[in-house]
Amino acid sequence: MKARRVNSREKILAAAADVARESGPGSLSLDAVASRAGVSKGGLLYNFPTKAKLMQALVEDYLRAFERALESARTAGATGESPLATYIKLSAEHAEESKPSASWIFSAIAEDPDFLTPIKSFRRQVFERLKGETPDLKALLVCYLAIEGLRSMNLFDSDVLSHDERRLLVSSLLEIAG
Amino acid sequence: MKARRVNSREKILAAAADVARESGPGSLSLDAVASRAGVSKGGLLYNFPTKAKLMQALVEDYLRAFERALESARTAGATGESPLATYIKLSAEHAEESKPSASWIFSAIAEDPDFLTPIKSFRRQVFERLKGETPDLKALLVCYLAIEGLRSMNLFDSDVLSHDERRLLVSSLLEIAG
DNA sequence: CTTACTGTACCGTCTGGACGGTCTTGTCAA
DNA sequence: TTGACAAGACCGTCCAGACGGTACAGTAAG
Repeated sequence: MKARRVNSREKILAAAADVARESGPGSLSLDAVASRAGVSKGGLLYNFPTKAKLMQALVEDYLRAFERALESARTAGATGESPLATYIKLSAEHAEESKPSASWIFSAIAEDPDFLTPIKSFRRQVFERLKGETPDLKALLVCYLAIEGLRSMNLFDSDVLSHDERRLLVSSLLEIAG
Repeated sequence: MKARRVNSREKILAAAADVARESGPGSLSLDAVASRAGVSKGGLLYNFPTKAKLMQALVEDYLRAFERALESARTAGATGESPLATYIKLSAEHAEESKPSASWIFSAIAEDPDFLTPIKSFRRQVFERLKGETPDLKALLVCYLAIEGLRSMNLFDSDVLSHDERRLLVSSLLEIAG
């Protein structure tokens, strides 16, 4: 049955993210993922023939999800809103879910630093696009980097900023973005 | 001889950072560090009885170095300069050395996520201090986060921003910081 | 005699991965 | 409707290798 396969795949991916977040990125072993996903190691290896493929799928899913969210936010957003503002809002929302949703990235980098390349190229792409759509380069730089900082804090599960401070930051950025 | 011990210690620490940067954070094994440092594995374990101790030393040295640099920049800086501006300049300089100087952090996190706690607490401390010294909270938030973003890009060896864009960013931040 | 190592041999553990086997499901002729 | 059977989805076991760490004998310097 097809539904079962898809289900397994997603369950495994989610399980991998969970394990990385909860047990630390160094503990992201196939065994751990398999047992967490309620799947045998063999079953895992059936879906992802190699650990690298698992990581790759994690990266690709992550990027695709963000891309889709960005696209839908762009079309659904208020018409007067600048693309930069949309980007800020979306990223802030995403960071608001207090889960460090992507700590598996650390595992991926540890496994093989090359997993960064698709991420980097995606980011560059997004940035270049924003650059073409934003008249004020200075505002773009400040906002983009600040968002990147927010993302980083979320990734490292940092608690430097309070909830209120985060909200103040976002509203300041939106002000700068115009 | 004391000098010998200190030398070994520093050589090992530097070697660890190099290995992490060049071979990827996942390849930071004791064997690799020892051979890179020109030291036997036994000698390494003499200086750092455990891998965790090595990591801890890496973290502590890193934090201490930044703290010292910040302190000296504060006293040496132009008298009219705000502490936030000093922080921005120092961090930007630090990020300008295009080496991702701290990719060993990934190894440390993979080894044990608790290595983040001293870093987080250090950052919070710095931030709190800046908060007490900066009248404009909004400006502080934006600048601090943007610097954090810059740090993150450096850490991930990202090439999204060009050299000129980085400089423009920093000058914009200094403008915001007043 | 102590300090600060070097060098080697070794152990237990864990990991990714290969493999062969097993259960389930869909297909299709009779 | 049924029974044979191929394909797909998954399990459990096993293994080579790498890793962190230990133990210990040796040595060069002071």
